[in-house]
Amino acid sequence: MAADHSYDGMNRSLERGIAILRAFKPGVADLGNAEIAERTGLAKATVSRLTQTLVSGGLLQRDPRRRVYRLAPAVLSLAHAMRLSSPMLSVVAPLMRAEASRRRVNVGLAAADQDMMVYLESFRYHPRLTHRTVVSGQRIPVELTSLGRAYLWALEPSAREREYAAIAKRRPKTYKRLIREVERSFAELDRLGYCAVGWQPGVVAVATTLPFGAGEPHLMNMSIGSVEPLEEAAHRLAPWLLDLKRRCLNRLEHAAVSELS
Amino acid sequence: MAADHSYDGMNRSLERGIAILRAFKPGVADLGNAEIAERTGLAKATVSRLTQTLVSGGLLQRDPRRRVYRLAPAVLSLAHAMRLSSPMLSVVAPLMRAEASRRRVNVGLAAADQDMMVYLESFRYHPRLTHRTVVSGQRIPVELTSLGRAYLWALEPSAREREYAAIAKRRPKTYKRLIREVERSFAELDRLGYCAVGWQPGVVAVATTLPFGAGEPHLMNMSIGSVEPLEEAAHRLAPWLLDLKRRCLNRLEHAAVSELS
DNA sequence: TCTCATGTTCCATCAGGTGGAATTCGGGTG
DNA sequence: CACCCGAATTCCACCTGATGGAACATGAGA
Repeated sequence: MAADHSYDGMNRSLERGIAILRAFKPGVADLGNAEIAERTGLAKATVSRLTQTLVSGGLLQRDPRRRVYRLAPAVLSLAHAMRLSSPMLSVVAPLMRAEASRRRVNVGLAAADQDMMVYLESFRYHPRLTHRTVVSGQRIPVELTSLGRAYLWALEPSAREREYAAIAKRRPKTYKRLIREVERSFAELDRLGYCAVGWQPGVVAVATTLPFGAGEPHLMNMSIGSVEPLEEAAHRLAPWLLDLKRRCLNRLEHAAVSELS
Repeated sequence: MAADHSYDGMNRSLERGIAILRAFKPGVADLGNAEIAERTGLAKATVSRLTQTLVSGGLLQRDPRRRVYRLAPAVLSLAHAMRLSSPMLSVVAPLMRAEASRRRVNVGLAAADQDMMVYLESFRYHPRLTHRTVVSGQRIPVELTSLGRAYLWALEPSAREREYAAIAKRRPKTYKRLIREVERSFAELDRLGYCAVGWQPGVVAVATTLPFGAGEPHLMNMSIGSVEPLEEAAHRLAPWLLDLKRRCLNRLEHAAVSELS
């Protein structure tokens, strides 16, 4: 999908293999070769060979009875390796958890993947159980959420333009209105260092950036189920979020320094 | 790595791309092109091109300053999609969690990936915090653990031989003794439906199979930190495990039936 | 048994992947 | 600031091996 670059330095087979993996998402769990071919626009024969390779590489497994493929345990291993490897996660997660429990709110950390935001970690506050991390890996739209807007805000202009183009393509109808809202969030971020959005009824979220290192920007949010007006809830959450952000950046600084041993 | 099949129906570039992804594991978080080339045995130029493709596909991200790649958020999304898609997980996990809390033990669900076992889910009992799921995706050796032995036991002879060969290659020294131990576990599984292993000091684990559907076998275990002798602890855990297994299979049966609507 | 839908294998074609060598890039050093 | 060194990228000629249409297998359902 997307603009086909005449020819960059990209490896075609691998690109296609990745496209096949990405065809699996929550809701589309099991896919046969035919459906994969349809969704990716690849030739049947090609899909057949690539899925074989993905199976032998352990990223897909097939259910021969139902003639479908699904994602294999190896993707869990990769995710596990990633979480352990991320200094961001290992340093910040404990602070997030403590804050979620102390303030009785949800606290999330996210980064961008293509034109979606992905939760790297999310501690949900739940009055009964202690908060558990369930939604790591969950994808949410960039243009509708506080996390996504903070992300767009953090981007340099050229990259931001690319994102806008993706949004325009995805939502031609509401595009103009969305951008206007997005830029109102930018103003908030400029002025106050956070933005507040209530994209799901009864849920208020505030988000900010967690700028560290050279890579992709990370975003942090805090959210709460609430009946009070957005403004009010946001004003309550924002100081907590900004304080948490400050402490996280401190810790990251320390961790980076002590790593130079 | 491993035996290079002269030429099966495998796509070489994709195979190599997967090999690169697999080079990232807990402990080896950041890899430069050079190190990837070394670890995978690929040519520098090839690695350079494939990593570019993986980055553009969102599976890797690069830290330009440190000149290294690491796994990208998209792998979390894939893992997330996988967990949601697995009927096994969604049906069985609640039962596992309840059991972990009720019996005050660790309860795990695993499947095989290549020659390792991968935890699909694991509820650790912890007296303080409620049990959380942390280790999903963690890899443990097949030959030393109760889960792994139950897996080997569930395999058909030809596949089991392949696993034996892999073990022999990995541990030429202790191979013979290991196989003897493994087959003692088989005897337990034949007689009692479970096997008990204490592969880490002070930890006793019992495991059994969770045969459902046509795909790869799933394994379930229960473990506990304990100072009592293995036999004794195992006798305490086994009835709980087998009862849990029975209830899980029931639920799976129901779920499968009601899916035919 | 026939039929239809889906997956796999074949094969001629040639796009495009490959790896050694040359080049560029960056960061550390005197 | 010029220099150097290791790493990454780009170039390029070679030719492997990926590709997709068509033929062939494989099951499931009628």
